[in-house]
Amino acid sequence: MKTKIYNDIVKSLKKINLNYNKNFGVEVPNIPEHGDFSSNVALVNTKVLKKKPHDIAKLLAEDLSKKRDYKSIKIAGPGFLNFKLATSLYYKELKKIGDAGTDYGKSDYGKSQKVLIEFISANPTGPLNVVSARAGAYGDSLYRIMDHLGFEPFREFYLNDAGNQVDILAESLEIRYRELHGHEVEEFPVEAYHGEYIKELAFELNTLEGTKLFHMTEDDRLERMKNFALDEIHKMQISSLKRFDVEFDNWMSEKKLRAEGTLEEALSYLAEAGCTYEKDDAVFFSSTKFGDEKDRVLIKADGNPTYLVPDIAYHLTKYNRGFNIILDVLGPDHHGHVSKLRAAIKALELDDSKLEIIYLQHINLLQDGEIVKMSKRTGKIITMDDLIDEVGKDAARYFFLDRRPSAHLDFDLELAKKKTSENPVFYCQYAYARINSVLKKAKKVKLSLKKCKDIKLKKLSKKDELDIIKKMLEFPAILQLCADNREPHRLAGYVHELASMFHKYYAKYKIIDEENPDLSCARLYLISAVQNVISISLGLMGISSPKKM
RNA sequence: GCGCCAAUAGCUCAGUUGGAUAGAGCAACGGAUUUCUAAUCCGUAGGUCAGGGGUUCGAAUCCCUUUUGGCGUGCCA
Repeated sequence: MKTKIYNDIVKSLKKINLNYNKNFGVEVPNIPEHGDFSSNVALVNTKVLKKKPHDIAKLLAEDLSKKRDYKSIKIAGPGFLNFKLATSLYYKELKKIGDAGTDYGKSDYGKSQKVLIEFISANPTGPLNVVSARAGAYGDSLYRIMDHLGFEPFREFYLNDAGNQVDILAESLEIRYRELHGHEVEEFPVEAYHGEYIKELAFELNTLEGTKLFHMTEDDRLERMKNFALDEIHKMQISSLKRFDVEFDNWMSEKKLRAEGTLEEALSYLAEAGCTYEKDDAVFFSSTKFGDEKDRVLIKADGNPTYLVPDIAYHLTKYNRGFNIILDVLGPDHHGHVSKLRAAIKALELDDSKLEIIYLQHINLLQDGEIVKMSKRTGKIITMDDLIDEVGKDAARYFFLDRRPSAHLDFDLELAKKKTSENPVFYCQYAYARINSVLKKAKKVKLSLKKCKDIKLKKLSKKDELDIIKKMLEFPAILQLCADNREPHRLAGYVHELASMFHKYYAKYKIIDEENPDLSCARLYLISAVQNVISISLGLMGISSPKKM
């Protein structure tokens, strides 16, 4: 609807031969007296046109008023244009929503934009934690929204299955394995993985292999343990993600990147660009040339690459695969790393404006109002599975999506479990279920939508009804905001508002009235559309729409 | 020290990219159920948008600065 009005204004500007700055907006005003929609077009263009805002507004209002879609166009304040839509337009648009069904909001808005969304990318050294859960909810919903808007999004998980951390994983397993066989371990190393799951893995490996592993060379044994642990943990992670309704189009393996020589390739490009040098037996990247604080090591004195090299190589593949937008969803502890990566992108003469980094802030889990303390070192963490067990997928996803990504998140475990109005996810789902129940009831009194012929939407004359239609018409614009800003939390707010409008409407009006079938049919049509929009919204957040609660 | 992120109602947070009188939810109190689901609705309150300065028709929003908090600043990943 905003787009329609925007386009109408542009047409009008052209018609009356005015130059214009297209950077004006169409909005829903906070104050209802200001109309259904308002635009600041006259204010924004004062300078360009060297005219008073009020005069510009007047010219536009006169021309636009000729259209039948607007009931009135008023000039207000310093020069705002306030539009009141003709009610006939509401009905026309409501009909479109009904016709579109589950496709409502779909468009080619993001046409031919290939978007890579890399998210979670947790080390394959343990179960996924709540930070990964937040990243999962975020990345997956962004994917769904972009998909709905005609982008070509692609979900990817970067699997760090090579390097130092993975060696430590193998060593941790080795220690637990030895313990099973009665070997004394003086002290479990601080840097090793302490979680109980390592013990469980050792136990499984033991049932599989017994003492056979002791007859291998140490290198072979560690290799076997590494692969075993990686496989098992990978499976664990996939199964947690599945419970959370998060899927990936690709798992990009670091091991594979190494095996395919991508690292060498990246290094040689950097060398060709004259951005590397040797010092103290190590190879450095002169990243200071590209705005970094200091030069970074690429190859350590021991001959091994630092983590930076595979990461550069990985991003090189992102560019080579032709993505227009490259999104990295990272934890807040990674921002020190990005300056180096960006420097490398520039050194390789790639367009670094394509690369966007999104930082998700930390999460505090609250139990009885207290922060639940977690420590990776001691293995005392709450996993994604724990969270799903505790509050359920729907509540978890809603809570993660309800806040903007850059904000710290206090996750109240008790609140998420509550099945009362305090809990917003139930509030939204309940609206859906309630509508379902009304529709069912309608069938019983032979008023089902299917039997309504020639639905007279004109019967929807109450302000509350027009407001609900208007709200639904905002939906496509909300999705665009979510996608453009990479902020799916706007959708959570939207669906809550729509649910609230429905609950209020339900309490105030009788939807089924056997004495008045025309009105009933129109209202059924309306709430059915509301149900549809709620369901699409929840679906885009990865939240279910239960028919009954 | 330097860099990044934040600071809005008692609490948790929005705030449509610079718009008109800054909004929700929760918590508190009172009320509504012969009903299409009360997991709901109706009513009552709260603000120096952390402080200061600047930019302009107009600032919670942009710039500078101070304060407070979180994180980063490895030949770890």
